[in-house]
Amino acid sequence: MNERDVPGAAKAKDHRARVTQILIEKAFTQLLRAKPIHRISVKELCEAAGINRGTFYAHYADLYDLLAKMEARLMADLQRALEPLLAEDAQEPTLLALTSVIFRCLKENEDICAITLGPHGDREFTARLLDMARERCLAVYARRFDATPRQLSYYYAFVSSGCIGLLEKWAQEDMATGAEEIAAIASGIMVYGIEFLKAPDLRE
Amino acid sequence: MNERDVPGAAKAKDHRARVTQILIEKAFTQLLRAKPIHRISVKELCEAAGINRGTFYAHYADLYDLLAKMEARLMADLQRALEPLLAEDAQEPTLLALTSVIFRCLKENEDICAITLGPHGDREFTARLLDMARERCLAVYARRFDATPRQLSYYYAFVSSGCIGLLEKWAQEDMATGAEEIAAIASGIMVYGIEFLKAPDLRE
DNA sequence: TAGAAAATCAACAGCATGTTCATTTTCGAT
DNA sequence: ATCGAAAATGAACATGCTGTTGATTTTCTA
Repeated sequence: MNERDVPGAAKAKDHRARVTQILIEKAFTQLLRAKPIHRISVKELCEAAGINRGTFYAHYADLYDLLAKMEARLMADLQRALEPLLAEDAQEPTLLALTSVIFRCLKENEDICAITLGPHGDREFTARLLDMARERCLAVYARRFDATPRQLSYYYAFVSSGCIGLLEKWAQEDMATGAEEIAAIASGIMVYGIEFLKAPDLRE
Repeated sequence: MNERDVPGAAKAKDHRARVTQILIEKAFTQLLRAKPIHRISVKELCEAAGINRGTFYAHYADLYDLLAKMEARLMADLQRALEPLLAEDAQEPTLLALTSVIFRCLKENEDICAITLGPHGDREFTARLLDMARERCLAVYARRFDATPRQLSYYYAFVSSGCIGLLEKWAQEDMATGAEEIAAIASGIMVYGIEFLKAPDLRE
């Protein structure tokens, strides 16, 4: 029988395949630090990774496919981390609990985040990221505040994108500070607005 | 003598050049609505615009150069609009005044915003957009609140990106609502945080 | 150790790129 | 209205990357 047959964890790949995948991804992330994806060629990537170009095409359709697959892994990770909090029957999570889970998960995927959230990342992905939690969060807000749907959606648009911005800054600083601290800042601003700047407990 | 010699307004171009520029930009924005820039070829764009490929290269180095030039125009517009508010000797603007000016300017450049803020837009540009007002805004905050620089920078990161998110949503809705209303929402959230959802004056 | 899977290498046609040059069209100024 | 300048066109070109194929070699798994 198979030693591992977890449905979500996909196929147990060949050792060689795993190595080349790592080589490719590492070279890719390094290149992406230096220039935007559209300035990178498959040829170039393969030379940097030290693998054959044919091998690349055996795994990915093109660079964007590669990027998409890396992003998909991150999404799945986040989904898994968020699942217990957002389950229908679960207790309503606090904003801080939510952001803590998210930021902790993203810290574990720092290398990918550094790309997708960096200046060369794609907006489409962050949009998908936000979409994941939208409905649930809106439902929670709607239950707690009797605001109009329009107000709610605007608030969510602002606040979720704000978290992304904070994330970006965090990633720029190589995620040096703890995930919990950043999460506290995020929820602090979300809740208190500009009063956050007066909150003495967050001063350093 | 030259009829027009405004230093900022650049060169008074030939009538033909202006026409082709418009044709190119129009075709470009239309294509960008359908697919990301990396799926668009120069050949394709020129056919859509009904111009010769050689003509395109006479004006731009590549598609990204074209995009950059369009973005630069928007930036200059915004800079001009913001100048009086952010001048050293000017009275300190309210958050609402600031956002109003910004959102109004962006509404006037709706077509470009729809691209750069859409899912296929580039993060680099929005980052530059935020950078423009950063120092000044931070200085204003620092004067009003005695928060640490670190707190300030986090707050700014969150809030400016939040505005972008709001902007995005607004652009998705074809900027149907007035710029002032959106600006009020933005500053409302920035100031009041989640209390914004209870503010009765903004209910519809 | 044998068979299967993966990586390599070489070669290929196809295509977009970016450039050049001669030619034609259009503009602006006289 | 005309002339010279500027811009657009069309064609042709070398170039480089692309994506695919088939034969071969290496490496893993059972």
